[in-house]
Amino acid sequence: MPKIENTILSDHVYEGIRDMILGGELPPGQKINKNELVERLGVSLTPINAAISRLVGEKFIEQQSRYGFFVKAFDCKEMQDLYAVRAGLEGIAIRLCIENGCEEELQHLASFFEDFRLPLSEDDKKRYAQEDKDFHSTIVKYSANQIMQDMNLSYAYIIRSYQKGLIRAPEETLEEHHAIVNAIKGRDGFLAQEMIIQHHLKSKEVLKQQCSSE
Amino acid sequence: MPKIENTILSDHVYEGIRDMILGGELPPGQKINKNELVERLGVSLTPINAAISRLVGEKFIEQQSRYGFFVKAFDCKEMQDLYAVRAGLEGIAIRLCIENGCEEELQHLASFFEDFRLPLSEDDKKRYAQEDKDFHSTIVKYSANQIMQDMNLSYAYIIRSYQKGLIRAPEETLEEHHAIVNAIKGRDGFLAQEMIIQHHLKSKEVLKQQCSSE
DNA sequence: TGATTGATTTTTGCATACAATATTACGCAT
DNA sequence: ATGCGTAATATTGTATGCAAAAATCAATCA
Repeated sequence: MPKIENTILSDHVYEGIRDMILGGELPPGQKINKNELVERLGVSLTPINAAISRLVGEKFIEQQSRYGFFVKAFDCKEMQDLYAVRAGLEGIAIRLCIENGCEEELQHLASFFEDFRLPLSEDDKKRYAQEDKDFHSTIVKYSANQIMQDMNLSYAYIIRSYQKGLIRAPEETLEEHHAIVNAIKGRDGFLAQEMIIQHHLKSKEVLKQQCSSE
Repeated sequence: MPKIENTILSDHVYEGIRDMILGGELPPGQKINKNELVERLGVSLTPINAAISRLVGEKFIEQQSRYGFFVKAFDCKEMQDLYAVRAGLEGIAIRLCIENGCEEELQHLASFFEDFRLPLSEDDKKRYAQEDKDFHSTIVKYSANQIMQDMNLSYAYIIRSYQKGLIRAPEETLEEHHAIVNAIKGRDGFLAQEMIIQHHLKSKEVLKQQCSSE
């Protein structure tokens, strides 16, 4: 049994900083203080710089030359772009999942949002927000598409960072989710794709309204 | 007129290495020799390490701990995944372009593949390969979606690195391209999306055949 | 009091030095 | 000649030192 242990400091630092970003400890727009990280993580600047450069490549961190590194903050336009990307990716993911007939995965997906009926209690709404996240993550996961999954990790964080709650109320989206699930149950890849695309494009529209009204 | 000049060495090194990868000078699978880069670029290891770490984040380079850095080589499965991603992204891009009515852009897109008629001469085939690249890049460009464009830079390289020529012969794809262009001319976003999705999914299928027959 | 200039401090970016690990070369024994 | 073990070498990963740029703060002047 080969003991896979990674003793590379840079990698630990990378995970550490990424978790700080994902966990909200380093909020969007925050300037990265390297010396603080030096003290806190007990390493020199070198592995920290390596980790930060990598996170720049992954678009978690933005570099402003000779000025500093900042946790990437997404504006409303970029959030709209992101929902378009989600529409495209999750749409093709669910379509391929259905067309390629991954039965177990589809049965799991078909079980989402089963026990949600309007009106939702406050507690239900919390569960619903989590179910929403899980549903969309699971679709990407079941696509068995590594490239898509890499992208998902990034934008899952972005969405969380941008808006704590949901873009639209459950009263509006539950019906859409049920429509998607029904298309999955009917093994209709084309329809499921279109439903999920419309679902995300509507959220994109809502964001657009928020942008202009600000 | 503000003179934007970037005197950061790391950035120049980053561009240098990326261009070496994009230009085929550093082919997929190639091990990166840092000392060679030190001599060649006349800088120390520090900016080279920064550039490489960033390229690791961008998935241009793969890191094998304590062993080395290698230009990412994509296998057949990953290429299939990539075509699924392209299907999803370019599909939604053209749909939104049409639905949002960006007239000038659409007129440009409608002019692609105009002067290509079968049979194609050898010279035509070269032009066709270029037109193919331009067409798909232009769609992404006109999406005005920065996130998509960032992704496009990466996968444009990947496709080039994987297979020099086209996945399928012009005899097969020209008709599909004309169908996409016609949908654009008709300002039918839904149809254009579906045409471009099918276009890429067929290429994905061809790649799948190549995988299994190897 | 408020603004501007100058000095101090901080931080970034680069180079270099060193330690740990992996690769290669070489010699020896079978 | 071939396989194995050890030494030499190369490369990675880390730490540190230093110069240049930026930010902060203080003092001066209006």
